[in-house]
This record gives sequence, C-alpha cells and structure tokens, in this order.
Amino acid sequence: MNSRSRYKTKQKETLLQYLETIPGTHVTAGDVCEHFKKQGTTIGQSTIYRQMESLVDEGILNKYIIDGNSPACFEYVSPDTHREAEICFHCKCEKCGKLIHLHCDELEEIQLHILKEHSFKVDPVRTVFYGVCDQCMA
Amino acid sequence: MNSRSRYKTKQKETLLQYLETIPGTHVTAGDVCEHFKKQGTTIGQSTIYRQMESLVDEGILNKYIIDGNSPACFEYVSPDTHREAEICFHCKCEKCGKLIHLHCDELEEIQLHILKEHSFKVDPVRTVFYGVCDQCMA
DNA sequence: TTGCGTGCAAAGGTTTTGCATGGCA
DNA sequence: TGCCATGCAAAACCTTTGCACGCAA
Repeated sequence: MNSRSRYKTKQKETLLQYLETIPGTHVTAGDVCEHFKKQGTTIGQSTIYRQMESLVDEGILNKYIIDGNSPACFEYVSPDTHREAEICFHCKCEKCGKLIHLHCDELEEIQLHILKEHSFKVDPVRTVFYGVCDQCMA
Repeated sequence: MNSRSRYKTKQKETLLQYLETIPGTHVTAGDVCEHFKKQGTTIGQSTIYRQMESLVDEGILNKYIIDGNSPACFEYVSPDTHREAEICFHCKCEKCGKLIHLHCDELEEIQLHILKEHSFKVDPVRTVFYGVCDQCMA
C-alpha cells in the first residue's frame, strides 16, 4: 500500500527502463533481481520489492498470484495496452505449470454478464483459470 | 501431487470427521492444526498438510489462494453438493471475503468456448473469480 | 536541511522435506 | 512382512522489516 513515490531515483528509473523492454512478459521479483545481478547493475532486493509494489499501485505493473507457493508474477503494462490488459485473463495448467494469456472478446462479455446478472464485478487481474492445457490433455 | 491415499489411518479419519462438521467454512492448515491442539488430539502438522493436499486431489476439499502471503484456505465439499460444484463457479469478494456460488448456463458455455477456441480445459472447482460483490460496490 | 529511498541483514510466516519410527494390510 | 503414513525438526522459500546511511529536492 505504498503511495506514489515522490523522489525520482536512479534505481527506480533503471528498474522502469528494464521493465519497459519486456512488455507482456511475466517476471518474478527474483527474476528481476537476478537480471540486474548478471548485468552488473546492483539494486538491493528490498528496493526491487518496494518499487515494484508501488508500480503496481500506480497501475504500471500488474501483479498475479498464480499459486500460493510460487512467487508472484509481475507484468509491465504499457500505457497504450493498458486497456487491453484489463480484459486479459490467465490460464494456469495444473499439470505442466504453463501460464497462458487469454485474450478474447467473449471473455469481456462474461465479465459483463456476471456484473449484470450476478451483481459481481470480476477483477481479471486477480482471476486465474485453473485447468489443463492442450498438450497435457493428450 | 499426492495420489489418492491407500491406507486408512486414524489421523486421516479424524481429520475428515472434523472437516465434515464445517462444510462451506474456510480454514487454513494452521487453523486445523490449532483446532486439534486445543482439543488434545495431536496430529503432526506435516500430516495435516499432506493429508489436506491429497483431499484436494480427491476433490473432497477445495483450495483457495486469496493472496500470496496469507495462508491458503480450504473448504470442505460434501458429496451431495459435489456434483453441483462441478459446474459451479465461485466468486470471492476481495473486500468482505464473501464467497458466492455461481451456477449458470452461460458459464458452462464459457468453459466450452475456452476448450474449443483456446484449447484449455477449465476446472471450475479450482477456479475462483476474484472481484467485488454488489454490497461492497455501494 | 529535511526526510525519503536505499541496502544490508535478519526476521517473519507458510509450506515442504529428510529420516527414523510406527501402523496398516 | 512390506511398504505407506506419521511426526519431529530443520530446511526452503518468498517477502517484509529495522536501521543506518546517502541522496533528492
């Protein structure tokens, strides 16, 4: 629940610059830490956790909790695809663990349907469909 | 990924007996541990975690992940509501914590749609829609 | 100068695992 | 008898927090 940051720091800028290069990709906080470590750029992990959390609050990152034990996934949402991401669901295969992006108008209708008929406002960012992917079905 | 248990043990029976008394209630693994500790019945926590995980595999328990840091929630599903649960989705309000059961033909179509168009077989028992209920919207 | 952001290390809490023992079939 | 389940403790894991220092405004 960090409010929007007030200072512009080198770390925050570096982090944001990196995230902008991987739109639509899922990364964990650990992934990001490792990226900077390999690159030689050192940003403390607490800073990464804290900054990413405020980026979520600012709507620049989406945060997905796939399952309780694996780390949370973050995804950069560029300003122009922001609206699109609002109607993007995720599917998690319970066999192989694969995470699939689902992008479909029909799913938008579902949201509307549930809202109107069942008075429930679904949050796609939080919601994950669990099931089995085609490869694992065979 | 524990497969169905083969032996019938006292611990498993005790655990199941307790869970049957609280259908529709959300409990964490920790809650269950504490319950037995207070009651004098001692079941090791590893056993509780392991048994509950296999009960999930057997479809006797549902497991919900509310958010990554808080512990996972389990819910007993009685046999007679089990079949219903197969075509029943759940909505979890993120504000008040209320759990809503959705039974609707349109949702069945969605499953079919995702299966045919996106080659993903959704498991309704595992899948939870997160969002905000009507009371909390006001 | 003020106080926010950073970084390190350590804590926090949940869940998993190794291994010897005990119980079911 | 053979093998699974249990239980304890410790590990593993992700994430948060305390505190002193440095840097932005």
